[in-house]
Amino acid sequence: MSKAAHLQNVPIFSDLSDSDLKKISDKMVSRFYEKGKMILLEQSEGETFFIILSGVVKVTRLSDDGREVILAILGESDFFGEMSLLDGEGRSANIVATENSEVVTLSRRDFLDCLEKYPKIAIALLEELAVRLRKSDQHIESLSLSDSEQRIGVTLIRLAEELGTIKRGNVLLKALPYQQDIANMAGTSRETVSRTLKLLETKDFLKRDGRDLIIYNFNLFRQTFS
Amino acid sequence: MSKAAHLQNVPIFSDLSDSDLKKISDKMVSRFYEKGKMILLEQSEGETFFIILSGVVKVTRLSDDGREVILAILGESDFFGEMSLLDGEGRSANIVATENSEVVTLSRRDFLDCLEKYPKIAIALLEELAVRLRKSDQHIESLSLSDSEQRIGVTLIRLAEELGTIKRGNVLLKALPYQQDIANMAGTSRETVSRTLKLLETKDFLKRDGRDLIIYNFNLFRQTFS
DNA sequence: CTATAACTGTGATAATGGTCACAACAGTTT
DNA sequence: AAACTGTTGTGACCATTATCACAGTTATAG
Repeated sequence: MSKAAHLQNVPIFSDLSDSDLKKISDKMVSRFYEKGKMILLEQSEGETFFIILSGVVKVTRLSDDGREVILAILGESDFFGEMSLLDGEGRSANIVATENSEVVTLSRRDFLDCLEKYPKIAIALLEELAVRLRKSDQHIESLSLSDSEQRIGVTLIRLAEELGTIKRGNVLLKALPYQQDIANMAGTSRETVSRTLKLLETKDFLKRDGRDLIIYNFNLFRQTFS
Repeated sequence: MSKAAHLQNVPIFSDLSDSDLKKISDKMVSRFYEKGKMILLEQSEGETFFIILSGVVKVTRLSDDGREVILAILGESDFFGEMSLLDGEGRSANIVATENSEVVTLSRRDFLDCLEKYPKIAIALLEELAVRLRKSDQHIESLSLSDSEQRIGVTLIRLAEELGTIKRGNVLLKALPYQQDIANMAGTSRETVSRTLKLLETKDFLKRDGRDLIIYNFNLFRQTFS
């Protein structure tokens, strides 16, 4: 599929005409990252805006002693790299490909030009940042108030919404992230994730099958854990 | 002081000419909230943008069982209410005046008009949301990785940056929030805040004097706790 | 196909920090 | 100044969950 065809699905470009979209996509450069490769490094200078065409990446921060916090998981048609471009600070997080990933990039100049030339993009971007702030707020609430079972439940909901496919009220997550990554999203330990997934399975909230996971009755699951 | 004079200090308006600023400020309405009063209620529909002229407010979320998480403390020349206006969702948090507070408001229509009419405001708002996202990310990291002493230290840093005054490398916080509020910011209990403040005082990081608090050598303090 | 690495399951242990209970203290009201 | 209300200090207890240790299992590579 062409770059421009993919870009139609990206929320911040959805208001544009095909010809405008074409103009922008001509300025973009494609890149490919293998699973496990670092795409952006914390502290480095930010000069590029990224859009994911396919694959999955994680947004992380690392503590001095090497422990990792996963702030978000991003997939197809999500974007990243905008924060440094907007406020001029260094990168605030690392981006790592957790699956083989295709992205397209836009330079700082082209990105900022877009914002000026197409006010709709700026407005759409404001909307998207507002959505992300809401998600962050929920994340903070969850970390502050909930026990580990709840937090892992909320984490599964986040993963389901980002990566899952719905089928008759159930959600299928293919290639669930490793338990260590789930733990780093939920602010708990890998062992606790192992025990809790088992517990949720015995409570019939979900079923595991190799690397895949099915959440039964996702609406109920949501109500229960958030 | 006039409304327009205050607005010069608000980051998102700082690029405007005096005459444009005047036009906007003419559309604003002043309001006053007493200490303890609720300004915005979670879930309600969001139709107003607020700018703080004086006072202090807290941004909170409440769990079902009534426990409170404080997401941020906002003071003079900060603003709030923009998220619902941008993404059309309901209010995502409560706003409560923790000191007597004067605000000015802008209606949904006037706010969105501003964004279209003055692209610089939209860009400046993008910058500010990027800054807030960074802060949220740090908050999430802190909650995920740190013990209660660290989290309380980070919370004091946030308070100092928002509300404190610097004097020869020390920071003075007048009218420190109640321990319960600090606990709700730090994701810990009121008792732990009490014990930890005492501990930090014996370690000579800070000194308390009634409702006031001095953090010695703020740069060192920052390094130690974040 | 075997070896090796990476991931997951599970018990035992210990510690951080939440909760409860209540005393001390401060600030207000009558 | 006494009574009341809101805030802070502190001890005791114990639950949640991190950590350690290691076995079992699955993926990857040679």
